[in-house]
Amino acid sequence: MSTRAERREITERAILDAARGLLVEGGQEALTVRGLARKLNLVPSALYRYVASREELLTILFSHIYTDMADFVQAAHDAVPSDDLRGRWRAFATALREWALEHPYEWTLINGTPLRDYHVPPTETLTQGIRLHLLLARLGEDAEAAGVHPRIRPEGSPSAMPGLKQFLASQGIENISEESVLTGVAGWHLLMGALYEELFGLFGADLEDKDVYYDAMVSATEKLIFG
Amino acid sequence: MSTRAERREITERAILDAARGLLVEGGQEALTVRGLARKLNLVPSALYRYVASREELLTILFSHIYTDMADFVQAAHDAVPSDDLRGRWRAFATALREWALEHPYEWTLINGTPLRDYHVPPTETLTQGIRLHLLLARLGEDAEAAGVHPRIRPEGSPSAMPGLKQFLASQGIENISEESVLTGVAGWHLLMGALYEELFGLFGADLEDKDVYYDAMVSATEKLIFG
DNA sequence: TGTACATCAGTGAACGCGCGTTCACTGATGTAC
DNA sequence: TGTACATCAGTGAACGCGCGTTCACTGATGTAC
Repeated sequence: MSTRAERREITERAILDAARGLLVEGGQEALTVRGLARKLNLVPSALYRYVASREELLTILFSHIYTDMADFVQAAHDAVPSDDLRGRWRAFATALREWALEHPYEWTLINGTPLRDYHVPPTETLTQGIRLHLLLARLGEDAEAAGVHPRIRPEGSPSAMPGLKQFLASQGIENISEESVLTGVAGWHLLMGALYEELFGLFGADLEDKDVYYDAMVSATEKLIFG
Repeated sequence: MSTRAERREITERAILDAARGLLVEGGQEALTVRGLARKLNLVPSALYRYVASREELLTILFSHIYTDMADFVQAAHDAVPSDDLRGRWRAFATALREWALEHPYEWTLINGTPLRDYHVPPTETLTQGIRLHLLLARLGEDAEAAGVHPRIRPEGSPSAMPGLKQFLASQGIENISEESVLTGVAGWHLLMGALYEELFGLFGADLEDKDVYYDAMVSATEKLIFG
């Protein structure tokens, strides 16, 4: 590997790190081409040697952040023996919050208000963004196999949501009932709702012991899922 | 009432309407002083006769939006006979989504990523923002009085969260257990999580029949709360 | 191995844009006597 | 009721700012023969 290629890789790395630095220090509004250049002691136009536009920069950043989050949560989940279903769920839920609190701006970029005139492209970014959902779906498969029976069902007929089943099948997840999917999703929404409150909410700031509070929310999801 | 005062009131109203129009058409980034002036066929500086700064403008807007949302949801809730506890909850949950879908940008302004360098002041805005929480707390009181017993409890001792109880008491809500509060809040988070997904999320766009989906989520909250 | 040429990273100036806010002003509406 | 003055809504120009992106350029690094 020649010097030139090495240096290019180093710079690319540095750009990414600097971008995350901007995000951590100033939130998503700080994510500007010029700010990034300032941070790197470069002239703004220099960045266009590495990135075609601000949009492309954001795409790269999104992809990395999704990957980081999914890696972290998945590692916590995978550390639990696979027959301990409640433990897997609890590890998942706990890690989700841990990551969010350690990376509030990254979390916000991914989960908050979509950026105007920017849409996450449905490529690798999406495959990363979806990893945790698939993890949950697999947990759901295991739960059903172990005899956990979900109690949430859609109003209409069986298979009121064919698109959902089809999508899961396309991802290799076939042994799960619609009811289990909905139950898992309900748990996911409960956790996410709690995190939105903690990070954005009116109450997030004061009032209560947040660890105990979240713990109660995790218990709620357990009741919901495992009865 | 003299002509001058009348016209001032009309203009104030027009400013608010125009601001909401900007929001609806272009999202929160469109909420600029100059854009507002353009919409009103005024020169930007003219607005400073009515509003001290962009910040004040936002505060007024927040207050109105919170009020609108709370009015709408509360009306739906209050239309149900007060002894029909499940019906009250269901009406609340349904109206919450209805309002969100009819006013996605308003909903986003209130519930999405907090605006940089703007914090909602803890005045009337907060009293409006909190109305729905208090409504739920009262529903919780009624539920307990009717013998619905919540099954979620915080890990530690009784009253692991004294600040919460104290706050509710300051709002005139005293006959509710911590467990009931947490149960209600869990339901709230589940609904909000589902709405965040629908409005911001990766899946929001396609995949499924969203009405059926949300209905299943409401059922989940009912299971959680009423057993 | 040495030379001629091509590639590439980074510079510096400039573009057009929209933003929030200020200021001195004009002309119409309201008020006091 | 008529006049003199004060209040007020809206104007128009200007301020300083930061943004994303382009372009012609320099000088160092790499490549072909």
